[in-house]
Amino acid sequence: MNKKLSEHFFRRDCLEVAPELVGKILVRRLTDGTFIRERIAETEVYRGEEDKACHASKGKTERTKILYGESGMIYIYLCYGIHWLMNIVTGEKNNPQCVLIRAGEVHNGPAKFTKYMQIDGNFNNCKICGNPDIWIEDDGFRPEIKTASRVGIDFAGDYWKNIEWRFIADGK
DNA sequence: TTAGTGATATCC
DNA sequence: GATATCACTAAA
Repeated sequence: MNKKLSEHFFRRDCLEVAPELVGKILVRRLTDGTFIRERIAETEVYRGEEDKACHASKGKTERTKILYGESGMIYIYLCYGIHWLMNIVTGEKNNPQCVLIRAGEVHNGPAKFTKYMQIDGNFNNCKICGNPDIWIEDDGFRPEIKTASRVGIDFAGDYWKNIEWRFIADGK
C-alpha cells in the first residue's frame, strides 16, 4: 500500500529530504477527477539565507516568507514570466530552506513538469500534506541516487555553483 | 545561440 | 513610477 508522505517527512533538513524525495510519486488530482502521477527523478536543495541561489538569501519578503514558514508547504515560483517551478518547504519555522522539484521520470525540466502536472500559482502557499488535490506517495521504490552541482545559478558565485546539492535518480 | 515572458525587487 | 533581474524553454 502506498503511503502518503506526512508533514513529519518534511520537517527535517532539506539535505535529508531532497535525496529521499527522489523516487517518490507526485500525485495530482484534477478538478475533473482524473489523476496524474509521476515519479520524481530530480530534486535540488535551496538552503538558508547564506545560500546565494536561494530566494531567502535576499532576506524575508512577501514572496519568500513561505520559506520561513511551516514545513510541507508548496512554494510555487513563476520563473522568467512563463515557467512555474515547484518547491517544497522543509525544516522548522524561521529556517528558510526548500527542495525544488526539478524533473519527473518522464518530463524532464522543472517547468515542463509543472506544466504536465497542471500546477500553477494557485498552489502557492498550499500544504502538500492533507491536500485533496496534490500529494506525494511512497511506494517503497528506492532508486540509486547520484549527486551533481546545481544548474542555472551562475550568478550565485563559484562556491554555491559547484556545491553538489542536486539529487538525481540514476536511471539504469 | 537568442527571444520571449511577467512577477518581484530595486532604484529613482 | 521605471528598470533590472531571473532556480527556463523552445525555436533556430
